[in-house]
Amino acid sequence: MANYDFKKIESKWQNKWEEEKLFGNYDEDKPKYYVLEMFPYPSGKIHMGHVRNYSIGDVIARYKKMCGYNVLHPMGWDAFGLPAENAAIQHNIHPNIWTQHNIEDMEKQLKTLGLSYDWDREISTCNKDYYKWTQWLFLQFYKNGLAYKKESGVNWCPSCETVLANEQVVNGQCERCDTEVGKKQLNQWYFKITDYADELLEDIKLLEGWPQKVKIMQENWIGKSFGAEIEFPIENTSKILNVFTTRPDTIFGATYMVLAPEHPYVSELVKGTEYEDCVNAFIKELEHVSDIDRTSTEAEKKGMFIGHYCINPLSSERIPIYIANYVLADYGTGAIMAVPAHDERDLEFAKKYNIEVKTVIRPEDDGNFTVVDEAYIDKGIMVNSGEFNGLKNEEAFEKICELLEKENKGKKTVNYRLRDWLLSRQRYWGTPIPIVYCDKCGMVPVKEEDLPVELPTDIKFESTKLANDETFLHTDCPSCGQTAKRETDTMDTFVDSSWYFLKFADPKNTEIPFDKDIVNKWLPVDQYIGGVEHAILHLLYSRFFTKVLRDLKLLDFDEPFKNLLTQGMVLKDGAKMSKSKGNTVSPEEIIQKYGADTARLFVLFAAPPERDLEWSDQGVEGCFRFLNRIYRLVDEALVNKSFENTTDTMSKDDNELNYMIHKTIKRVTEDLEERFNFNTAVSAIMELVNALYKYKEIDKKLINGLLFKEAIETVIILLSPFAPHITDELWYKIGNKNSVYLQEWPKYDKKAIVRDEIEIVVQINGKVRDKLIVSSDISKEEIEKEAMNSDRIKDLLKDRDVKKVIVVPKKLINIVAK
RNA sequence: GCCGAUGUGGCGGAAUUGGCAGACGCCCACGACUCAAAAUCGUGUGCUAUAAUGGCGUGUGGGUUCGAGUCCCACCAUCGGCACCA
Repeated sequence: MANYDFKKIESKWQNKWEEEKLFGNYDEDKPKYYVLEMFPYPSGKIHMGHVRNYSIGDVIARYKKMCGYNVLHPMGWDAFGLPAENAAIQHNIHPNIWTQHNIEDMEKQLKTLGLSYDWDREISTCNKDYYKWTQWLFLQFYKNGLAYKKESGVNWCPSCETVLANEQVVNGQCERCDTEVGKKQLNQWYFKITDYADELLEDIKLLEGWPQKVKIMQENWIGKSFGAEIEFPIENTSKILNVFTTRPDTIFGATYMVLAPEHPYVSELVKGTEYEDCVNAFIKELEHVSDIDRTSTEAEKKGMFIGHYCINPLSSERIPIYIANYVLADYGTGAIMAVPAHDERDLEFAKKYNIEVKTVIRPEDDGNFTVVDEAYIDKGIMVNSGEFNGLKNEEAFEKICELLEKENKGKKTVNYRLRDWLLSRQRYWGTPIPIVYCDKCGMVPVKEEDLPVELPTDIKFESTKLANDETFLHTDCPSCGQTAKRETDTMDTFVDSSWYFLKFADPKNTEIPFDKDIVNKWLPVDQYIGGVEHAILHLLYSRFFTKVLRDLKLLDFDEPFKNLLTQGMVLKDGAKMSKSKGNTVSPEEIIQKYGADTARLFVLFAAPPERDLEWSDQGVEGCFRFLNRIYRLVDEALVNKSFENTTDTMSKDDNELNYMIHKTIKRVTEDLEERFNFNTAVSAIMELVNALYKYKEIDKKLINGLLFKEAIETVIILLSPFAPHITDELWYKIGNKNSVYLQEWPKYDKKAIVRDEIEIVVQINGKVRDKLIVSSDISKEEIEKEAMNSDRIKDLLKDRDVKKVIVVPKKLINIVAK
């Protein structure tokens, strides 16, 4: 008897697959299927999250291949980013060398998992062959007005010494290092993602294969709201204050106006007035308050009158202008009309500063209603609103907008919560932004034929910033040829990862970023798999890029990812595995101890893919035992020559086994095809193995060799996407010459899963009292007769009246009795 | 505060259309094998009472139904997202 020597088996098959180039073969006659797992940052070590992510992807890729698809399953590296720079500073090693080492290490580790990648397509975002095209894409955005530079208050991480996108600020802290994020006025590069806000929102409808949860998160993030922009002239000036409101119907209740402290009018209006000093002091004070405190609902509302008045365009009332901390500069127009009676925040502020509260909407059933303690934000009837009195507020909404539009004092409009994507970073290890600043010509894009703008290699480790690199900094103007300076900011790494799934379709192309026809053929990605932490950032940016590239005629589809699977976290002791908590389990160790097949099987078996997975050493042992059990089963069958047994008849046990074979094929196929329930697919295979153990023990001489072999082949094929090494080993052992990966996925025999005899449950008042074994084609009447004839049922019904009998064919009979 | 998800044995989880709750795995107990142990194979394993038939049981309370983990109403708990967005 041989032992399950997983070390030998796994390295043997990994080598053989590579020698035979088993993966990355394409058959254009077959329908395409593109499986993609979110590519990793090359930290140097894979963790259990990776194992889970890539095991899921590999099962799908292998399964689809066996089902006859032309499968694209690539892998690459999201290789730019801060950790490389931190390593450079700490260990005096060049970020590029550090990164390349990590890639090599991680690639080795990934390969020990036996994943079916086409490594010929491997890409790395920090290679100049790749970032050249990231730069080229940036230039296309720039030329089409979708990349621009502006000065504004931005999120600044003092620890990373760089700006951050809104999406990268989590609870007021830097997503990367958890440092409190501050504010800074800076001139920065943006992508105009807001131009696509509406389409990004609308097309969420198209994403049928995405989890509802992710779609809702994106919807909320884009945050569309309907309202109006209304113009309030400022008294004694030529200025007009433009405000956005979702409640134009409450315009007669506006008792003060609020500007964001950063609003450009503020300094102009107070200049030289008695208010100037205290307004400036207030603005200074706010600069010291972090964004998180500033925008928290619990923060106390603060503000002040700035000495000017607006004129209400409909009522002509004078309305005092305030500035306040609770109005944001970069949403809407940065200014609001405040209606304390019908907005909680305005009411809180008005009470504090003794501003009038004017009720303009009342509930339908209360004619004498006045707002006192609580803002009234519900529907109702208009009051104190001139010609609009008595209307329902929804009607007034429309009529007021019409009037404003007619008189050129405002218009209906929509607003989005989504802001433009701040993409520049003050770091070295990223894609350089291909722009040059010339004293004469201004801002000039680098010529496409001069790309890539290469990262200098001779950097100083103590401060990895391009601005400090004199040779990089100085260049010639692409327009006039005179000396000029380069843009020294690099791009957010999310730019790199917003198009990598396209490059995988045409990775070797050096003439253009990718061939349009090839990309159109492979994309959209049929199944994308990754962590839910990317629900907003990466997935929204990638959708945005796809839409822009479509409009630039570089590709012909609207959405990059047809189906999305967001896998849960890997936990240990109830918490996410992390170095800082010290609750990690290293995949290398597990593979060393049990092998990759066991590791893969465990992460697939222990929980459904979308849920969090609690690590269990004993659970791993259980999976290892299962693989041993299969190995012994096959080995023993070969030693005993069980497959050579011949019988002419099918015994009852043979029929039962045949039923199990086909039922298992059906269950596993449906679990993989319809629901990605890997855990129940594995348990179905376990049940078949258990049935085989029972079957072979009944009577060794009566084993039906053909059927027994068919059952074992079924186990091997069904298990092969999960545990590819041991299954290939056994597949050869039982006499096959090709990898099981090249086998066709089995189909179940409909006849085999129909049983002659079935069990019918007999209930009295919904409680199970007996079970009947009956022929499967029995009629309703016969079931009832059989049930009533059972001794047990007769006994239980002795002193009772039968009121009603319900028969569910092939399932149960329920007798209602009193 | 708003939006969403989840809640089932000692544990991970299953129950696909309203039809046997607890598949499969772990843990545990017992038996076989063994001088012994491990491994392996087998049996049992929701709670509770019992000689046995039973009673209770899917977060809580109500409802619909012959029948509810599954549908409806109210609530509780945990987790996730958003959070002065006018």
